[in-house]
Amino acid sequence: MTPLDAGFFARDAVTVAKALIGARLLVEGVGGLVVETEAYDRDDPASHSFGGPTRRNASMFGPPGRAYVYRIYGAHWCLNAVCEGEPRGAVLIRALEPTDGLELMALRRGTSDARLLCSGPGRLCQALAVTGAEDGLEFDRPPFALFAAEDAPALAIGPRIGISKAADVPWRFGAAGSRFLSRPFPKAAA
DNA sequence: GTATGGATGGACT
DNA sequence: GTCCATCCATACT
Repeated sequence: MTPLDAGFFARDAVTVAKALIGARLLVEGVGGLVVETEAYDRDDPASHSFGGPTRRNASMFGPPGRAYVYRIYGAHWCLNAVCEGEPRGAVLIRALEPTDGLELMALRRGTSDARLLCSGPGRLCQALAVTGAEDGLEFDRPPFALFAAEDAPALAIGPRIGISKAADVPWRFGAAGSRFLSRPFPKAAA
């Protein structure tokens, strides 16, 4: 497996979001294959960096290749990878196909249904025990481990989920036909 | 199978 | 006071 370093993220968010599909992401040895991402690019009204630096989004104004973790709806964490751009872009990791540490994930999630372990940004953070403590950490150093896709899956493309601004931009990417997506894509694989 | 609504709490205006 | 890059349980068709 080929580790991904900061150079991998020194590109625009859309490019990185596509390239991450099929990559293996582990946190403390627990994780799986990335099957769903969303890009939040520079000058994107839906991006947290759009309004300038604040306490929450400080990691989005640092170097690419680091995690940006924030809390949403008071109860869930969301994991992003900071990319290039001015202001910075980011890629939201939305779903994994669990491959490593299934038992620990099941324990943390309270279910043994593999399809419910990491199929959603909040779910995968719970399964991998990602919290605000991981905000700002580099993806190529522990507790993170990230490896390039060995076989690049066919990409499914669609609009992003759960946002109100720029909701029409097709910047959601997924592994076509995966059973571990947070939601199906509008159309078949491309 | 889909639809809907509540929980939840920090960040921001 | 308002806004969320969500999840889950419940109530339907």
